[in-house]
Amino acid sequence: MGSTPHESLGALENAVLSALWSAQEPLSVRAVWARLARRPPLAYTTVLTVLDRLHDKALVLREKDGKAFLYRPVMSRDEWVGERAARVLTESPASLSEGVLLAFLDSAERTDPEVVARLSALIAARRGARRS
Amino acid sequence: MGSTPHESLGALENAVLSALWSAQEPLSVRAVWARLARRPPLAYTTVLTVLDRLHDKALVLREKDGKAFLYRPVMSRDEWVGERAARVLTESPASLSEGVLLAFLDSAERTDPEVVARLSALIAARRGARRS
DNA sequence: GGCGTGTACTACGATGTGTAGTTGATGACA
DNA sequence: TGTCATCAACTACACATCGTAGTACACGCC
Repeated sequence: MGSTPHESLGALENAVLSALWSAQEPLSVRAVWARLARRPPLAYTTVLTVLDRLHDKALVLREKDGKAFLYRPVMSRDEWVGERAARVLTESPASLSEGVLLAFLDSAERTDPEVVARLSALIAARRGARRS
Repeated sequence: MGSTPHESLGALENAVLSALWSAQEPLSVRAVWARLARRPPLAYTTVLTVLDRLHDKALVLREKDGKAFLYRPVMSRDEWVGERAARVLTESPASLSEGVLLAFLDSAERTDPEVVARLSALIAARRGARRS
């Protein structure tokens, strides 16, 4: 797999990506800039640079629309978050170690008690679907 | 919870932490240096600096042993990995979104087909244990 | 054929990290 | 008791990343 998730991004890079995710369509630099609506306002070229860097990192795609580029995230926020989490979990030698998975479940449950139940339900559903 | 995981570390910081995890006992700077065994060898003070920084980040504890300090990781590798993964997963707004969890399962399974089954088993075991 | 809008290129400061030297304390040993 | 080895604190520097932005150049419209 080509794989994209590059660990972690800076705050502004994240904000820009979030703006793209929030929009359901590709956005121009100016549109992203407008959605960020910082006080004091960012320079137009700041947003341009950040989008450029995200493009270099292969985190966004862009297509020409007349004179301007329209930017679109290469993956959904869900994929981005999910893949990064999975990557952290499986990065270490012995990723299947029970200890790692237990620590993961403990920590996740501590943050959000429902998440483990949801995981369990999803796993069950997948198992059912695959058997079909 | 106090919480520790600071996102991600540099390569050398990781190597030093790994050395501490591999040892089952607190290590002196020199002992860590010996276990790293880099070619060409790192300067002693390089290892010292890295351990110092890890100490600043509250990732290792240290105690005086005669003239020297002995360093010990503040958490196990399993906890470190598990907590970081959970943190990534639950960081975003709507962490319980099915989409995120599905993407997580897909990605994890792609990397290691067994991990989902293990997770499922662990969840079941926890559920049983809690009901007791 | 200038003007506005957009992109590419360049830049600079802050921070984190790898790497290591210098300095000063301290304990052991002759 | 004075010297030497060992260790820790502090300082330093290069390099990458990121936030932030300016300048220069292209292109289409009026």
